[in-house]
Amino acid sequence: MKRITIREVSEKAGVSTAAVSYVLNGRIGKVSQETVDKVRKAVDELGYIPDFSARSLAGNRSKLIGVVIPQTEDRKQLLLQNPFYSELVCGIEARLRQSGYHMILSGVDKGEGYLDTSMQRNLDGAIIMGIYQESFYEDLKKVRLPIVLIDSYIHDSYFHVVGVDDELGGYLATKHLIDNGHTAVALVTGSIRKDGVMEKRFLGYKRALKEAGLFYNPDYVFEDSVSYEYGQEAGRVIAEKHPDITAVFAVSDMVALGVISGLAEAGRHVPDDVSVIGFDDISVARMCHPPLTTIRQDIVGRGSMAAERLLQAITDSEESLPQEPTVMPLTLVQRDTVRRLTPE
Amino acid sequence: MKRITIREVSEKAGVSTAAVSYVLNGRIGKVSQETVDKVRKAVDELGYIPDFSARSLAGNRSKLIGVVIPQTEDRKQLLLQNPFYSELVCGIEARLRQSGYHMILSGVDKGEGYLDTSMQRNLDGAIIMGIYQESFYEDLKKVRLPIVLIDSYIHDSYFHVVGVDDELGGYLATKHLIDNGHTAVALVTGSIRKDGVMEKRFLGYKRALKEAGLFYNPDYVFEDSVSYEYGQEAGRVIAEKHPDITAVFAVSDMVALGVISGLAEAGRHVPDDVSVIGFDDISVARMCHPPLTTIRQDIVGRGSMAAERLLQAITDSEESLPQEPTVMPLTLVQRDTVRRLTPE
DNA sequence: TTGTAAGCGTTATCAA
DNA sequence: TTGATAACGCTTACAA
Repeated sequence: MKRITIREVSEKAGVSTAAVSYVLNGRIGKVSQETVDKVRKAVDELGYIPDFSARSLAGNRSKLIGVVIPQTEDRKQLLLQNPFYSELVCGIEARLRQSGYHMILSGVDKGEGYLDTSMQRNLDGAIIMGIYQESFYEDLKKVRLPIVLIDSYIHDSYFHVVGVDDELGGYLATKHLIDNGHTAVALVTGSIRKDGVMEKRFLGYKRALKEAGLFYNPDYVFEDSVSYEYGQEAGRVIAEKHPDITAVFAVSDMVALGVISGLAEAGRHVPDDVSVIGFDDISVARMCHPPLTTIRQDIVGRGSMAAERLLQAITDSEESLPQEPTVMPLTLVQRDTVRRLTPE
Repeated sequence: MKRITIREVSEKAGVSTAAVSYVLNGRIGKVSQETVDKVRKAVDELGYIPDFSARSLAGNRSKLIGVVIPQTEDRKQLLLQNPFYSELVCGIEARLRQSGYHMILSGVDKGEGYLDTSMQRNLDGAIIMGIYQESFYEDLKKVRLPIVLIDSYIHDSYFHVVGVDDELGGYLATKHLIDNGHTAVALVTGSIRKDGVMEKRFLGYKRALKEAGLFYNPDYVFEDSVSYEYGQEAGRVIAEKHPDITAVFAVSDMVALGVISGLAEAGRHVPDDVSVIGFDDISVARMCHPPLTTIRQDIVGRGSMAAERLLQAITDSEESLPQEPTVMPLTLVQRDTVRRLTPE
């Protein structure tokens, strides 16, 4: 299909290319209504489609947003299989497209940073999910690109952040278990790193324990990776080595599902033998059996919010520094995996 | 961050911009080894990063691939929540990135085609999932862009196709149920359209029935949408209105999960009361309870294969017509949702 | 083997 | 209000 250029439009309309460009970019006030009409007409008749590469090159915006999601541990694949990320991406894409932006979705290779991609593609902004090493963020700052972080407690006012109150979530989950009469509450979590999401949830877990006057027992925390497989393993261990544990707070729904499976393998059932609560409320949480009690965050909404803030930052001004982090709400969703221990 | 241009590199290296471009594009043979070395050195020292917009504009390739996935019914969101698509995307992205390509992931708005996007972005190719109206494909052809279709039985040699033998899959699934002694086998499916994936599986279902000398009973096919929710509904109906049905072939794992849930709601359990087999083997199939017996396709592999073929088509030649469709293998995965009816 | 220079489609500057 | 025209960074004839 032959490409119609702005020049052809200008000829057809009998005006200059500059005039066409103005009209196309809504620079009204710079051109007469008559010109606008002529151009519009020519654009329609010719079926003109702008070339974003040229726009981008001419120093304008690329209307391209980079979206980075973590990879599987073998670094071979995106972690998109994890519903948490795919739902986030859904929210982001919808919002971006609504404003005429496109999204380049990718992971970032081991060792590589994201600087190359952002420069190569003249990205207008980026949304980063997952946690990376310090240098990754430092690099990113060099590009002076509006950036929204999800999943990160990086303490740097350069970045926009759209998060949830993970500490509160951990607290709510644990408290719900305690409120149902459980006193031996395990935590199954990914590796707890300083200022990480896991640490916050862990802190919430401890706060709930403390508030209830319960003893914090390190033997009850199972820490490895946030994956279905590890959940399974932890479930088995709990079933076999810790018959005293009656409830588990799993740090994500995927982990919770694993725990339930591991428990079942060892012949212990949820919620009859042990109660389980998850975190996230991914869509399978209500599809599985039994439906999972969990701490719900509106993941899709969080995605659109991230896009929203990014778009805002892009249009607002080139140099407006981020405000406060946006904190999305969390709610407890009671389904069928928590059993009341002491009926009163 | 300041942009280093090819011109600066050329100055630093003491050669022409053309020479730099040649080296950058591996046009060896056009330049002396000495020049290559000088350029490489300058590139490294300066930290040169190419501008893909400029490349794209200069008539070269954009190294951008469009990936289209279907939307939810309300057309508000990508269907990425469906693990089938997210796994596909994982496979695609990994393969593309390996070759230095990026992927623009998007849905396509109601009424809108994809022609605009492909022209705007100077896409080098596209991978289309889902089914669209005729005009969508016609438009696409106009752009003369290599295109890989997944999920489509469009009969047009312009397009590359990476599929599975859905008829065979339907046959295998149904046969497995029959082999286990079931004679009243229901089919729960999305809407059966001519030359669609659903029709093929339906045909396989009928073939297995016929081969076993079983009567095809239209009352046993539940046709609506391929979603968890519809599966649930069908499951309920089967439990309440069709106590004679002992086995269900669900046209996708998500649907199967729904069926199991609907059945359970009505007090009927899988596999004790009724057997269920799914299709796809999405990752939750082995995580749910009980683990789902299903027809496995290597979804991620199919994604990389699609990318592979596209890349091939892009480099091969500008005008090579697609060969045969690539057909990915299908295998039966026996887990715990099918019970043997007549022990022998 | 190398360098010069003409595009590629837009935007933006600056006269008119 | 308008319209030439110079960037933008790169590729690629064509000349040297």
